[in-house]
Amino acid sequence: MVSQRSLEVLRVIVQDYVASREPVGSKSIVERHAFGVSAATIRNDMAMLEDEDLITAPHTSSGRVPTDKGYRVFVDQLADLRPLTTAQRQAIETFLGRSVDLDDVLARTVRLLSQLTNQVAIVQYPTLSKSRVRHIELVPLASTRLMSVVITDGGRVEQRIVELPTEIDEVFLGELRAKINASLGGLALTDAVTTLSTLAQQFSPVRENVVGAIVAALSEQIAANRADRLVMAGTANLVRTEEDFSGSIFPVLEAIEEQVTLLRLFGEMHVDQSGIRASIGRENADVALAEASVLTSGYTTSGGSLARLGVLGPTRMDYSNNMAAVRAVARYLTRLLGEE
Amino acid sequence: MVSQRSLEVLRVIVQDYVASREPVGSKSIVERHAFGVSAATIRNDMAMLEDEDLITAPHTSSGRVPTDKGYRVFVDQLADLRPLTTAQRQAIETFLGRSVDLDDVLARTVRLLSQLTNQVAIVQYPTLSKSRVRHIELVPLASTRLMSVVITDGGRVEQRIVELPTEIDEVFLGELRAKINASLGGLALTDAVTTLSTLAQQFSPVRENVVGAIVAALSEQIAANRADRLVMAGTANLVRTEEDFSGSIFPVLEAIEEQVTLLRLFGEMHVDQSGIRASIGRENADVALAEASVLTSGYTTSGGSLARLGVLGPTRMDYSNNMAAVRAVARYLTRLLGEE
DNA sequence: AATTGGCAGTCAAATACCCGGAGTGCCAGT
DNA sequence: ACTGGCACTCCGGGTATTTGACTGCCAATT
Repeated sequence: MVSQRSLEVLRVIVQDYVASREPVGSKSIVERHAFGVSAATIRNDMAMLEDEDLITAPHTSSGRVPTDKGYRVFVDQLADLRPLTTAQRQAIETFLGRSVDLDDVLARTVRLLSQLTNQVAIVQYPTLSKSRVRHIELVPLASTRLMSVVITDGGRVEQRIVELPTEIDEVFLGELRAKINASLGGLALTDAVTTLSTLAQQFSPVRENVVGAIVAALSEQIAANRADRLVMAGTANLVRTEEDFSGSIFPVLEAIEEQVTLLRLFGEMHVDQSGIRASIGRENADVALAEASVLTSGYTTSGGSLARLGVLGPTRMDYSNNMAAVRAVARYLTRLLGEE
Repeated sequence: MVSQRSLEVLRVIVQDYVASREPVGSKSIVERHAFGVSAATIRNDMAMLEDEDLITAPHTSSGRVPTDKGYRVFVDQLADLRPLTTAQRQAIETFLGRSVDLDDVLARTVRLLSQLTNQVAIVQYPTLSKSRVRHIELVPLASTRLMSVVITDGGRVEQRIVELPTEIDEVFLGELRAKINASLGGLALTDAVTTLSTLAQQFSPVRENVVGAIVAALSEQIAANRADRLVMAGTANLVRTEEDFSGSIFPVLEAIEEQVTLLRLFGEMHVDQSGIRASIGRENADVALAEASVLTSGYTTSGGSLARLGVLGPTRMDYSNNMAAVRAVARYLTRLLGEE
């Protein structure tokens, strides 16, 4: 049973605590906000909020601090995604506007996001699964070694070095390249792999070994989507907010560098209607992130592939601002990578 | 005027201080090391070392700590690059052995180096300047947009999206591609740029615009060496060694993320005969790194291109071990990327 | 039933203080 | 050149004390 005013109290507790890092007491609330009631009344409300486990007192007789659950209610019901300032919008434009290849775009994006939020920013590479083969190139490096390059929609380039069992001559390589491109060009990546597997048999047994090696490499290369790659920036911000973590931030940083943790987190987060998701404190599967929150949103590329981006910081963060920033950057990125 | 024994004393001061993080006193020296003289004698030596500004006392009557200059003497004259343990060697083998493309190799390398040293590790992408053009590919994306891919020795792939002023047809594109490859293949990158500039004029005026755009993009692409790209890992280690920095490590991390600082540092460091260089404390141009040391070595690729790699940590670091690790990894990387 | 003022109780953080120990510098003696 | 001895210094840790900011509760009020 939480009254309407109690929720209002929760809101100001979250806001004030985020702003000051100090437990907020009943007196300071009535001073700073026009509630029109006395401190004792606020205290009663606070007692209710504490019963609901939305706030807690670090020690007897001190102000209150939001719990994970309190932040959750704030994010779900109370936070207004305050729109970015025009200065911030402009920063996005000028920062991302002039970039060329995908690596560049993502590198800039992650820096931008970390600057907008003052948190650690993370951007996941788009999956390839839904895009199509644009071109395949085979470049001889030595008599028994070549480099295969797969170029796909959306400007992704995947390269690999292939060791061959026997020597190969330029002429045959040219044939092979032509044939592969003819049969794979425009195919979706998943289809391309199946088509490839039938291709090896169309050549004379003498060639079979060498073609087999190349085909195997290409299949692997096409199948291996780089969705498991992350770029991040702004780890210095984590140090800045060190006091918001009870222990050392070492395990936190470690978990971040161990990208596996984040990838799983991203995988588990489904985008909801507002397009943005939060995982708060203990909600995170990894204990190292028990005092951290992760805000993510999805973005899409022209190839139709979906990936995520977001920020990570202490649970005591400015959710309103950060959620707005994540959403804005995700939208801008979708527009940038989607236009074709 | 520093006696031989004084230097020995300096050595053990560095070693003990690095091991314990506590200022080391004359008494503990004679206890832990068999100098065959009394504590008072050691004190005399320490007074000399202090005169030479090789050690300093944090406050009156406390043990001594090496100065930057002291570390410098240690690194230059006293450190024995203790060879890696077989376990460490094996780690290098298994970690780097099975990697495919350049991105992968460098990503693994930097992780490995950070694990071997427990410091922040940094690897610079090889410059392209000395390598040669292997192949150039032009792939149409839309009627007025194409992707150009430059493949060079050593397996580097550089991609870019080119906007064309007018439409271009496949046939002509094929011609152009053939012509470009014929004239550039095998050329050193620097020569390739000059050759390219003459190429545009060989086409009919009608084509000039579109060819000009492509040539301009390619030139830019060839000239832009990616030496300005760094990968790094192990920033969590910096947090672990936080106590070794008097202030916050925030500016340190910031300087690291601001890759410009490191790139300049790398650029200024010339490899000496032993193949490894150290920049200690205040020797670093950037004040943010005044309490940090950077150890670097160069590595080369088959294309003959040179780049650097190294570690960064507090001045109070295990130089012997870290220098050995940097050297070993650099050598292994040279072998891995150099074999052809 | 909701609100208020008042009051006693509680705890953290800040301050002051003291003391032990490690280490130095110096000097006179070997 | 080295050593033992001695006076001196200062840091760090421990304890005690004070201060201040809260809360929780209750009786009174609207």
